[in-house]
Amino acid sequence: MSDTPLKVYVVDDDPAMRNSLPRALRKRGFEVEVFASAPEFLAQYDGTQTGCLVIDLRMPEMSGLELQEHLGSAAQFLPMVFISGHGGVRESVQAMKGGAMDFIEKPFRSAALVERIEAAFALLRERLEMREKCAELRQRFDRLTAREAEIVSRIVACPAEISSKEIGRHLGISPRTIDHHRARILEKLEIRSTAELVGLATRLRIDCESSNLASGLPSQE
Amino acid sequence: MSDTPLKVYVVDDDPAMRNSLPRALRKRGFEVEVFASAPEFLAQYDGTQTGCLVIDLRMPEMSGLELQEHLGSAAQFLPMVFISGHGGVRESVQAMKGGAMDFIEKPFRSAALVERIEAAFALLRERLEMREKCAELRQRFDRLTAREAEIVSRIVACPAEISSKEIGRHLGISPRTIDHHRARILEKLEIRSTAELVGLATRLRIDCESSNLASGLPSQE
DNA sequence: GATTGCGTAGGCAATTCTGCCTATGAGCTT
DNA sequence: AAGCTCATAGGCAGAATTGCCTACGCAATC
Repeated sequence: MSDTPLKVYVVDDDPAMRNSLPRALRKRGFEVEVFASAPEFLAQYDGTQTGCLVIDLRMPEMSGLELQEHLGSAAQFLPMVFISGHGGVRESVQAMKGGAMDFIEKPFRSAALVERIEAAFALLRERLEMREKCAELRQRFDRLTAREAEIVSRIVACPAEISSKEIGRHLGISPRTIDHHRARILEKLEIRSTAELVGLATRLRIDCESSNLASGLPSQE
Repeated sequence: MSDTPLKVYVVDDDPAMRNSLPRALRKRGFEVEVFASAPEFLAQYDGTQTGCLVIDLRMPEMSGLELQEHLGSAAQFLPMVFISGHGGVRESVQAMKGGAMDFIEKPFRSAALVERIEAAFALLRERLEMREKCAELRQRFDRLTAREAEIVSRIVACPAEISSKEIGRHLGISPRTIDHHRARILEKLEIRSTAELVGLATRLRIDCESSNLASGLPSQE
């Protein structure tokens, strides 16, 4: 939801950074939470929070890269900006390949960091919108019964043969029953035509296969 | 086409690299072309070649990063593996953000480079397939006349109201004429139902907006 | 000047879709 | 046992789609 304020999570083992960074970021209007280590962050992370992670590369217990790996696809909604004291090219490339937003070296101007965080938030907002859009679609599809979903699958997989007669033959039941299911499907999905159904399902499949939300779809069968 | 062998383009100002790299890569079965500078590569680049660029970061006339920038979206079909002697984190991050496949530091094992090149080819193949798929779809849509495309747009934009009567009213012409156009549209696109049309157009729009091929589509209007 | 392609439009008949009714049996919950 | 959802299936009437025909005017092309 866009009414949840976007937070900056600062994870750094260096007390000086934990002191100065939040100060600068709060002055810029960000809401900030601070953690002294990656495990400390993970301890309070319930998988639903979103926001920008500003994270030190090297830390004793768990490095920034390890945290990134640990978060996996959830990191989509936790864009990371790495901060490195002595990190090398190898680490920075790994971080970027792992989907980091950016990777900046100490020392840095706080304005530069702010820029990166704002870019991260822009991306995050996009992803959250996409996720919500998918969730809404999914919700509607979830109201369908198994049989209805089966018919949707069939229609989407093979939109060239969508007369009730053909579908009925395919499923071995009366075309009249297909008509009945069709009506329920359109009603539940709040649409008005089979064409719209195909459009909706196509978008749902494409959008969701690119996010980590792909599951329980009317399957390709 | 996948029958075009995938080439490795080595761009490096260092004669030693221009000597050793191709040797190693050819031994691994790659087809290799060598260039001593970015401009030299660009001189023979006609915008259609695809392949993996193995490129030095620092070069006198034009740096690897400048080449990357210069290629712009065409770089999609020229995945780049950077090689850096003295490059720092800043450059590597810029390269990665610019869409580079990878960024490795000298010295490196040739096996490591080969791995990266193979990953690049895998990605490239995917992108080429996508491009081709889009091109095929586009070709079919291009056969439509202006009026036909207008009707397609209308149907795709508003699949809830697709009866010929409604479209006719919207365009201010007879529903009968819409029927006629519809028939031509289905025929030209080699499909059999309006539902299939919506699916096709939806996929086309989504697929192509993510590539640089988006243009001349049945527009959103 | 004839041909071709395009947009326009109508007729007619077969098929299909849609909406509104009823109805039965299976399976589950209360 | 009663009530619920779901899948099944039919009737019927109005609306829409589809395929196949003809036709005219306009513009470009040969």
